[in-house]
Amino acid sequence: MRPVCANPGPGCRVRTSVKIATFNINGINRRLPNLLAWLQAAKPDVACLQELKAAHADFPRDAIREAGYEAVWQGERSWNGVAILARGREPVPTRRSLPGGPHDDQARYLEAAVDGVLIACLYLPNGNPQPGPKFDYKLAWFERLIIHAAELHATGLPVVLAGDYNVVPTDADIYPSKSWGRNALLQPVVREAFARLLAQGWTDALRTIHPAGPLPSFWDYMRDGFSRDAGLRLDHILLSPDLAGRLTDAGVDRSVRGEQNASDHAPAWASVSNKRARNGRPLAPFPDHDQH
DNA sequence: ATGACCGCTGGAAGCGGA
Repeated sequence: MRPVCANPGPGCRVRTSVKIATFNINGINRRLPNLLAWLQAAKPDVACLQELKAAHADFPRDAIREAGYEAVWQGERSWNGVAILARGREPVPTRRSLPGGPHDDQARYLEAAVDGVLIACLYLPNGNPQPGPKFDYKLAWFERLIIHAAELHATGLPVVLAGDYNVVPTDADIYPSKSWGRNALLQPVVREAFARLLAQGWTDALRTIHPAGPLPSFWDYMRDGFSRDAGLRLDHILLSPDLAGRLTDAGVDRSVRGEQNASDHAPAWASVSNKRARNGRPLAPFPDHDQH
């Protein structure tokens, strides 16, 4: 078993590269074999999970620990639920809900520090049907996220905003289809909110590495969406400026969607270097690597 | 091309998801 540590130090090596993934697991206990197989194959350093669909006490901590990951999670019976897994590290939780919603008890936001990087794991509301109260909740949640993201950005810390945004950002992020036109995932007001978030200074890691093409991370169970490759890009990894300069690679593990008993989402991931940026310039180490 | 699928709860059928 690897050593577990909150901060790199003696017995806990500084990593030269960090791979951060987000995966809407659609029922963590139903999907546990798929999750463990993906962790073993993909070996993300950090994995943000959404849609645990499990009460807090039903999180499979032992199996995940056996796979080499420590975790923090926010469970909820039946619906929602988010988790942050870190390979050989103890994530240090900093927030268990999104500010600004004192009566919002849906488990959709979790924040933790891992190796000096602040990881925000989010599950933005679906919002269907629209218009309606669920769509209003989605928009209000988005505004709370935008406010909080601005505060995170202003800290100057390395920050990752990863999760299922339930937003198809542009028409390039969906297969040619007219059937989604009224869906909450594509509404102009939702896309405008996503654009406003990006405009704070966040970098869309997947789109930066793959500037063209649909880059889907979700294929509907209905009408056999995966075999038709009728997919939507819903899962996004946004990087603060410091991390964006270190971005080396990103992608979607789409083969995971083709497994037996698969989630309707595939994992999306981004790698950031601790050595050099994409332009080859040397970089300072992550902030807390000099501590201890 | 959205009704069709899937998971959860509870122990049937309804809700929520996207």
